[in-house]
Amino acid sequence: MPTMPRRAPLDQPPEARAAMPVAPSTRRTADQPLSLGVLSDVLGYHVAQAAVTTVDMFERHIGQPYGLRKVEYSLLLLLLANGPLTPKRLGQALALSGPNLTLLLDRLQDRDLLRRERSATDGRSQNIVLTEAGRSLTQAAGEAAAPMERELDDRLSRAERLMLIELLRKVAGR
Amino acid sequence: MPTMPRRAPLDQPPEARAAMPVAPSTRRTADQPLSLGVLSDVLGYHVAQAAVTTVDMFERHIGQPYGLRKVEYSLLLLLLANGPLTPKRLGQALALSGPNLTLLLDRLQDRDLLRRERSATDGRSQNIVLTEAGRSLTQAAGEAAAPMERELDDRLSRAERLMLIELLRKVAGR
DNA sequence: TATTGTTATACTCTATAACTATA
DNA sequence: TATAGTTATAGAGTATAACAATA
Repeated sequence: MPTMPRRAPLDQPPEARAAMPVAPSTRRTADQPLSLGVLSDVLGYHVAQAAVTTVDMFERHIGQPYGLRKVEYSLLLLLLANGPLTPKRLGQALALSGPNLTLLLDRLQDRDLLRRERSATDGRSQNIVLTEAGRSLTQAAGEAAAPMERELDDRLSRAERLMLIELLRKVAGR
Repeated sequence: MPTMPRRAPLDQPPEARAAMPVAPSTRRTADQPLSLGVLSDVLGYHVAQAAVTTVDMFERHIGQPYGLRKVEYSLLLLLLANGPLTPKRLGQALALSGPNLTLLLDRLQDRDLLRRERSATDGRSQNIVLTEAGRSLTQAAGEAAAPMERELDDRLSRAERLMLIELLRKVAGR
């Protein structure tokens, strides 16, 4: 297959250089903050920006240390707090489609953190059960949440944190 | 390649059925809400749950109608509000790595929504400029934000919305 | 016929290393 | 030697359709 250039040449040729010398690349003057324009009123934008912070915190405090992805962490904590649950309920709680949940459970089962038990009352259904290893890993990872959240203490007061979570729950609508 | 079963058989055989009849599958009793346990204090969990709502709203109001992805929308609105910007600044503002930004700009440039202009003062650098088509699409998509946000009116008061955005900005830390 | 869960698959999103060109 | 941007590539995340087993 012939390779085609994906990008047209820039429209300003290099010859169009300004004569005047300019600030060096190691600049001391900070960039002015960008105007958000319409974005400043778009809740989803701010949610996404906040997620950059929370995802980064998660990776450092829990993802890396315990080898867990965000959804895996949530799923395990739900099992710890509620006891065995069906894939269906887990999928609803975590907004996961069936196929993706299947693969997720496969990974956690391969690590011996949980197992699938067939429902005694409905042969189509399963109960997802934490193994002993799953329980202890989840407990440890759960305790790592506290220091993670404490990282926000210099950005949010305790009252602000509570208020923020309450407002996010209203947006989530459940 | 021989196909190997990815999943071990369930450990409870079908014979282990309870004798007592049980609620039919078309159940009228709603599932009890799950306990969040540790998750109730994990800000990132609530941010992710709220994002399910905002992403869904975005898809219906802007993503589908205008053929824009979330980051594309944000990027275009930043250009509309600030005029030409370098890829570097766009990447910083939107938390995009260089390679991903390059592909993103390729797509938008292929749609003739923006173009790359070489900086007159630094041959390494570029200015990303909205085309006329890009400007008008962005303007239209920008106006669609208002009705989208109004969908939240039954979940958040005006004051709550403002408070929420303010708190999310603190979390984002910029 | 409807529901639970699975398989196969593809597309989007994000991350990393190596490279080009300019400075 | 450092910076801006690109290329190539792989991995994670998410979506859809078709299927099996059970109800």
